Amino acid sequence: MDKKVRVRFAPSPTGFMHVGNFRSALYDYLFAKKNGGDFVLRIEDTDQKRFVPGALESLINVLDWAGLRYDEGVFQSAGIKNDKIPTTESKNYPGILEAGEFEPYIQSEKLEIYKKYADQLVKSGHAYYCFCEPERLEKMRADQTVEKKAPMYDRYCLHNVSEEEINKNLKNSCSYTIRMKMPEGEMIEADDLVRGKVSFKTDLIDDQILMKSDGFPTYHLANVIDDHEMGITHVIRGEEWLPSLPKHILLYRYFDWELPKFAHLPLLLNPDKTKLSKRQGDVAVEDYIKKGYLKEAIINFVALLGWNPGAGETQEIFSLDELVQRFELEKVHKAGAVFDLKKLDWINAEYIKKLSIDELYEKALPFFEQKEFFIQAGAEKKSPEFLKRVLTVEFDRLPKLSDVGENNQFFFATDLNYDKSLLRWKEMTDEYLKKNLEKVQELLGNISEDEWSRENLEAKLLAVAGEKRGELLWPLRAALTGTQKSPSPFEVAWVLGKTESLRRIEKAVSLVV
RNA sequence: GGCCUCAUCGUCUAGCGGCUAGGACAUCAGGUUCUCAUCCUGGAAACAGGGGUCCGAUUCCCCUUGAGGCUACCA
Repeated sequence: MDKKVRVRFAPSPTGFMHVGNFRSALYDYLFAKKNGGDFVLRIEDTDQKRFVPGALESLINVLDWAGLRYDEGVFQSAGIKNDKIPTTESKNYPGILEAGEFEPYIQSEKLEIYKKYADQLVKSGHAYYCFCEPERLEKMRADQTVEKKAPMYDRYCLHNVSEEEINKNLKNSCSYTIRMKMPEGEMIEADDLVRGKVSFKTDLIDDQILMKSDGFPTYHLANVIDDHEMGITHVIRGEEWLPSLPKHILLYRYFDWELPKFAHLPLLLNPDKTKLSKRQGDVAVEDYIKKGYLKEAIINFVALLGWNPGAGETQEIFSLDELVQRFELEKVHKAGAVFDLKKLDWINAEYIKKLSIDELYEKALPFFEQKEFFIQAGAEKKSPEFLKRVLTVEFDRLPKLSDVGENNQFFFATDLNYDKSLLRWKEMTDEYLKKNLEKVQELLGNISEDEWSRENLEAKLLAVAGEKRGELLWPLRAALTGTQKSPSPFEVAWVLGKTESLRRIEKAVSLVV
């Protein structure tokens, strides 16, 4: 029997959830669930300097929002977790809970453990104390750069500091770090699940610092220890970690631990193909939530960036459950993928079209409430009934929720401002135009409130319009909207209601004279 | 600079020795239509270059080129 699959998402709380990170989390989740395994959320907060208040909460919120449920790890409230494992309060973060067999899941809460393992490596000769000051290291690197050599620690402390000196320094509480000792002349080979064979020469790898002078471990040490202790079977992470893979492999060997499987995901790219970054657009998942992208769309889109089911598959829209069923690490691409908003817009529009009007209303309301035209509108224009009619008409015209009403502000205006010439259809005379306006005025006036439906309006108007639809419909639509482009006059009249529609037509008639 | 990785239409990709190199988004043209959107039809659009291997390379190997990542007491 194979061991139960366990994967982890291990972000550091240094900012908001980055879409690249989010995709890693998604792939972690898909892989875990596809294989009936566990998904763990661990927090790698070993860099105190880069800690950002609120980042931890943001990370948890985004995972929760997206519905990427994890089985163990760090939670914000008891309600979020999905089993009966007892939760404990985080030592370092008020309000944060931890639950799972392998607590703590926050690295800053298990510093002694990392220290213990680091000491073990020193004892076994695979690591050593380094008392070099930052200034010295900086100068050393500068010199090496000038000489066009790869900047690497020169092992001063390994060769020139005696046992006694080490003990003396430690007794005097001198500041120190613990460095990993790279073996010489060795080739480290690994079998990456997405890249296949990769290899590295140890001679070209620096003696990585494992324990920092502030008593915190570096990523490399903490990551390996935790992955081992938590029984992680598959390490799925971004390609930026590939160069440090040999260090990790060596650590597993030094500790004599079983190696997990590794999968390094391709990077998400800016349009100019550099690593996706701020500056060239939004990178935080929360930015996209704010813009009105649905979680289903973001998940769908991001999943397809670097993976697809292959085999002549033409399906583009996948639910989270479908993704779980179809996902395979072997089908993950090797090359980076450009984060292209155009396709996101399309996918989002597809998901919006699938919503019921009530669902759309619920999701769209917060976006309406931010719009100036909405804030200025009268109370009757803010009623759920009215807004739902607006949304019914906008369904097919909405790439994202933040676009609501944007192109149809005339719905909310109390008075339309437009040039009289807008009312004219092609070369029609003022006289004829007025006649036509009066014709629809009369026609609509005769439709009772009860019969004021889209279907009815369309049927009645088209019956009268006959061959020359434009002569009747264009002036009507222009009178109702005051714009060049809009939904059909039937839809607009329906949304506006009888009273308002007739009022707008009346105004148009008076304009023509 | 060194190391590692990558390379099919503008973008996301299918392809795993023999295909008119397929799909999607975007784009263009037409249709539907009072305008817009939707929808339908059609078009343009790619194997980075050079060597091999092979009867035969987009596919396998090598080189070149290009791109990216890493190169911290950051993750």
